[in-house]
Amino acid sequence: MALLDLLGQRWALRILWELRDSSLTFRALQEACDGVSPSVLNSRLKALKEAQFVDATSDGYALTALGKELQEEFGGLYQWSEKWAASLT
Amino acid sequence: MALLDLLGQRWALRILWELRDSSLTFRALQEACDGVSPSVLNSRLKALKEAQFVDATSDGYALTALGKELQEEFGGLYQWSEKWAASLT
DNA sequence: TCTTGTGCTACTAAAAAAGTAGCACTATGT
DNA sequence: ACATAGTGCTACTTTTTTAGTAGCACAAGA
Repeated sequence: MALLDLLGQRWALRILWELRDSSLTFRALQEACDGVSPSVLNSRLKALKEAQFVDATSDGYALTALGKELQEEFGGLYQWSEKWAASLT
Repeated sequence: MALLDLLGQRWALRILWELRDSSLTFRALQEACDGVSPSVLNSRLKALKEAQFVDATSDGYALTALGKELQEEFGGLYQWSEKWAASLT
């Protein structure tokens, strides 16, 4: 599962999540990810670009069509996670 | 997203994936995960148990009902990833 | 009782991430 | 023209995480 190897890396899922409904600049993305270090962020962005999930546009980083598709696959998961979080308390 | 923090850790997604259709012993799970070190495996299993995604049964580690639900949420993703992997070549 | 398999813990070495500074470039304003 | 602010990074050191390996304690079977 190459996809899991990619998404299993720290911050990978989070980055996609933060880009879910708007593009963000490198620095904005960094802040959104609790101040992740630029070296790690850059490394992840590189991998996510190679995977064609994100792309650098004129107004920052954004999900590609493929990235949006992936996001939709995760859509149910995000909803589900709220139920899950509630059930743990 | 507490769920992403959990699943974003290395091996977490992989462990759930390896347990997708049968329970595995600690050592079998270790082998299935390319020989991940026992300390990390133990650490992940602990977290996944606390999250109630896996449980230690008489014949090894297995997904709980909640774990299976999560797996179903991922079901589409696994299929999708094959298409994705093919499109990258 | 000896082996085999089990779930681990403990330890050191290697890799990854955090944290911080700062460079090169592009606006934008004065 | 010149300073200012914002951008996407790179480079470096410290800290945390993971890898890698050894081995213990327990249980079941021969």
